[in-house]
Amino acid sequence: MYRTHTCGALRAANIGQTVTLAGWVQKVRNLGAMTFIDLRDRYGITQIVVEEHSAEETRRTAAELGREFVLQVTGRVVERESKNPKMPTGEIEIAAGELTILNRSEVPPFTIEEVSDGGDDLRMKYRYLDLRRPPLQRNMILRHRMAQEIRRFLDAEGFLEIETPFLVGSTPEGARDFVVPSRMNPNQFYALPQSPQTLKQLLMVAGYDRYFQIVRCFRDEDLRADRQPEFTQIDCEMSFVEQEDILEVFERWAKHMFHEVLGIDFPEPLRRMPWIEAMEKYGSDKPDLRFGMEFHDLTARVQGHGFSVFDTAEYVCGFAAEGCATYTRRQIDALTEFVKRPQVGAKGLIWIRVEQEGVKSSIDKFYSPEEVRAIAEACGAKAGDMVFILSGAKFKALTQLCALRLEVAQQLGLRDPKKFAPLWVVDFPMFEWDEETQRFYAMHHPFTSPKPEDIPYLESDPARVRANAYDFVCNGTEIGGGSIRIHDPKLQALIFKCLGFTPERAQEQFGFLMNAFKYGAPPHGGLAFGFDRLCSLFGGADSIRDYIAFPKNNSGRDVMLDAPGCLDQTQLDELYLELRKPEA
RNA sequence: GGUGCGUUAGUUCAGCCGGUUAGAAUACGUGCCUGUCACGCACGGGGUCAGGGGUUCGAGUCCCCUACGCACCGCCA
Repeated sequence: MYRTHTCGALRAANIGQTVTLAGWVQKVRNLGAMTFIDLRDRYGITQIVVEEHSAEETRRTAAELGREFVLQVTGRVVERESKNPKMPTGEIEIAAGELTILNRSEVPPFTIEEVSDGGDDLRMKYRYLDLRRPPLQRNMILRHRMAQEIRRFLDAEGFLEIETPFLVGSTPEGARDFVVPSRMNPNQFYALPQSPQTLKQLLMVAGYDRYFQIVRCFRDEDLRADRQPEFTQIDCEMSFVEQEDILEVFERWAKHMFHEVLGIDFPEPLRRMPWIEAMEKYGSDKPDLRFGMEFHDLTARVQGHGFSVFDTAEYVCGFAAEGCATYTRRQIDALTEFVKRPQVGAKGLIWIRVEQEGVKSSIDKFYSPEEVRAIAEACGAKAGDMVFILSGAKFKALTQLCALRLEVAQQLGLRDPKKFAPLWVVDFPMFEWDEETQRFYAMHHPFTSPKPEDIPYLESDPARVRANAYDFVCNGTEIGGGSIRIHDPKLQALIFKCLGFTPERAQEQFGFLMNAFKYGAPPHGGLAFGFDRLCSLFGGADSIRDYIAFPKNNSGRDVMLDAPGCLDQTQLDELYLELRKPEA
């Protein structure tokens, strides 16, 4: 037997027992006559002590130890002479009887401790060593626990976990596909699914009216801290439901997760915010509601006073930053620079400092003090606040103001990772206009049903058609989203037409789905949650990489496996592939 | 596809206005040390300053190119 206990198990109650532990040597402290060894496994750290009167063999082994050696120790649990209240096992130690080196280790390239000295890149290359560190192990354990809770809840609700294939056909709509050449079908390719969207709809046609899957999805797009080329979705679909039924089940699910995993309760129904309200009040379809600073439409109020920037703008909006009247000129300048950065793209920033004695602003030339005060009050400002105002094309100005709101909140420390503000964003627009290609795209996907009352405008005024689509948002992050799908082939054909699909192209790409719908498709809908993002949200981190055992770096590389890599000529020949030099 | 920042010891970093032998901390090695837990003390080894080109009497330092990393924009139905 390699061990009787783990390295996190022993307490004062075990004093006197003879035990065997096995783990990794985190640290050796050799004081001359005595040596302390910190032995670590994923359950904790237990201190081993080798003393002058220990067997010579034992002392010799202790002298040989290095970091990350795999060590087995048999000895008696004894009370520590000087206890360490910082450690759960700090009241005891193991008086080493026998030490066995189970395996040696080279000196690791970074310290494998709570806080490592290694940089991101290096830790990624030696991911198996980084994963030994307690913070990563806690993340993996959190992820496991959450996966179990998801299954437990959905199983109790009657959902069936059904797997769908990873080798599917390519659909050029949406994100770029990862493709896989087929050896048995020369010059043909599979694609890895961006999501099991159409497959789960087929499961609805097949009568599996409550389906879920914790499933890997693949998108060949550029990466971010919260975006990986392969990521995991909690994919769900239900039949014979309306939007309200889906929101009800998954609101209970979300509350279940918060309760079980974090011990946080949300007794009230979650807020439902129409998309247009989210845009107008927060400048985003994923508003961060951990703090206020709502936007206000100032267009009518500020125009007609001879300030051409406002007079020529489609939209003027602002918000009150609480307690920011103390901001110095320098801080305001820095925020002005912030909104003028190309990523934000504003031309300038208008500010109003609101104090008990009066108001001061960058537009004092154009407005009387009373008018300035009225503008500030229209933004909900009180004495001590600072109002920030942007103008321009409506949604551009709102989006830019959103960036500023988040920046100010960041500076004020309002983006507290321990605080959670979940909500549903509903009533998304059906279509999104794309300037580049001069056509409408489905904001969600082409199987999303329009709101019945908006169907008359599908052809006359597509921009005003709203969808039965909804997102689950928390702390400024989209955690999940879904929709009621179209189950009527005629309506589906009409939507394809609105999206500029010819009937032939629709048939070619989604014929399998359209055909299936001819055989009695039930009304259905569903949603999918980003599991990695949910884990990082619950864990209080910005990056999902820390919650994925083996993530890819910014360029989509696995630096540990050194993938992707080249194929040899035999493999290429079997696949009928020829390589071409990349463009210079 | 684009923007910004970065690349110096095993690791994390400093290195000023271009100047003579490139430093610190930590890790590593050796020795000493009976209660450490960021152990302590002493000594020691350790560098293609990412790669290439240029400017200069002289480049870690300035310029250009390339590679790589991170963050972001585009993109992600």
